[in-house]
Amino acid sequence: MTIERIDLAGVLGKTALLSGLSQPELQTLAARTVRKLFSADELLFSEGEPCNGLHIIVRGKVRIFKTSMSGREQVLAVNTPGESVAELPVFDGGPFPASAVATEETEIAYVSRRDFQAYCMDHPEVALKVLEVVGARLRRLVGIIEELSFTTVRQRLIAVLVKLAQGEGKATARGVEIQLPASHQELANQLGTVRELISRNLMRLQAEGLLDVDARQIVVKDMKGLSALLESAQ
Amino acid sequence: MTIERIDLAGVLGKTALLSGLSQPELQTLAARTVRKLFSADELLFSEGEPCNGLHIIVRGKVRIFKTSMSGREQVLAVNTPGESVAELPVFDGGPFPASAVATEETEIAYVSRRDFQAYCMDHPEVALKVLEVVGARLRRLVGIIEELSFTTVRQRLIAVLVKLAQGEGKATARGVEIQLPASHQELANQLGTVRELISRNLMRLQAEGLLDVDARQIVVKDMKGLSALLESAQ
DNA sequence: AGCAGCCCGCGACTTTAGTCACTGCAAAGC
DNA sequence: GCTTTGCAGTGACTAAAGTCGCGGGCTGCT
Repeated sequence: MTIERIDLAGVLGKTALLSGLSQPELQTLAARTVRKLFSADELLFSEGEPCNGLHIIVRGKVRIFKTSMSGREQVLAVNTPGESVAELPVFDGGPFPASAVATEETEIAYVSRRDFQAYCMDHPEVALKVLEVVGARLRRLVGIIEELSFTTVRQRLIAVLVKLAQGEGKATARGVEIQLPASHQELANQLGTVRELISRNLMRLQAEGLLDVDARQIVVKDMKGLSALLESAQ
Repeated sequence: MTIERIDLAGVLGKTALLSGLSQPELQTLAARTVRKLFSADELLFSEGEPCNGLHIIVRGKVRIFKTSMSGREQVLAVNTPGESVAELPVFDGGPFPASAVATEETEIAYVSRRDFQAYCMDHPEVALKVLEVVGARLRRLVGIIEELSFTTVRQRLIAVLVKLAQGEGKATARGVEIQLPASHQELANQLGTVRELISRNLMRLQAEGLLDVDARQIVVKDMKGLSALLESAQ
């Protein structure tokens, strides 16, 4: 991790938390901001540590996750530029509820707790923006709970495939071509399960004629059939 | 559900969100507050509905939960007087992420979205308080995710028993006497499982000599043995 | 070329979770 | 009193999840 000091006002104005602020207002915050650089796989912070400031992602990607005693990992969020990380411990004073790691080379704008709280008192609209951002985060957590509690690994996997296909899928003669964004292990961590179940379930869907699987390259042969499995709790 | 109009300033001052405000400040908010009465099992709102205001519990108890297609229920929180319900949709403008029901006769102080947002702009310290409260909520959700993802029903049940015993347990000659706060069904909903597993796991713990179970009356005979099962992922 | 490190497939197995159907019990209401 | 209704216990079963161990392929390094 390296620390740099550069002018940041322009960058900050593009983030979700601070959009809509005037240039001078951004300047005052930028003056109190430190730029930090993290290399791939470097930890930003660990669960349980006290939180001293707000991290805003300028460039790169950050994974937020919990780790179990037995070494399993549950991903809570993957954040990209413009988003902030762990807004909440900044305000409630508690420790980080989860760990964060840079999944690629990542640039962070860092503001100390004290400074950001003071800034919120002066700019109530920023506090409201924070609440908005936190709202989205909370919704995602509730979504994770819903999935863990109500659905099977199979269904969660299908949901991911369908979403991928609808998003960056390329339609071809054989079907919709997609490619998994990460290793089976990483996908398992996001779905709250283990690697083998990803592999097995993909193979099973292939055996059922819905997919063609070639490692991370997947062709969805029967999009309707696949989506149908999501409805009515099959 | 019934609506009343009474003076509320005193009551509001005792809630987590609004403590520390002066009497006149509370008055201005109280003037914009409506008191609502809900009877037991009455819904405050349902998942997906648009959110038009903030609910603050004056008296009673509210359960927040998600429902699955197959009819299962996952409890996200149980809130008591002084706490607020669904603060977040008030700010991010989205629909309620879950449903809320009064589990007993409950009295709510209700403030419209518009009024509360305006109030936050005038009193930034309230916005910060909201963030603090939301922080606690988020931590609990992360805790639920952790439990669902990493632990078995058995472990979650044991955790509940241990917590109960440490809290309102009465030490007797036979062991620590506790009593389940709700039906097996309700407990199952909180732990993200089904009634039968609660029953069976209790019986199993009894067979192992750790408990004496008589419906909701439970005697923890071996507190150490029980807590030991929580460590090291047994 | 050879080796190390990761990633994936897969078989065999155990454990946990969940479903269904039924019984018995006890309080509440008629 | 009887009956309805809700809660708890249980057996038998199915399905899903997770574990262990191994083999095989690809990449990159030396």
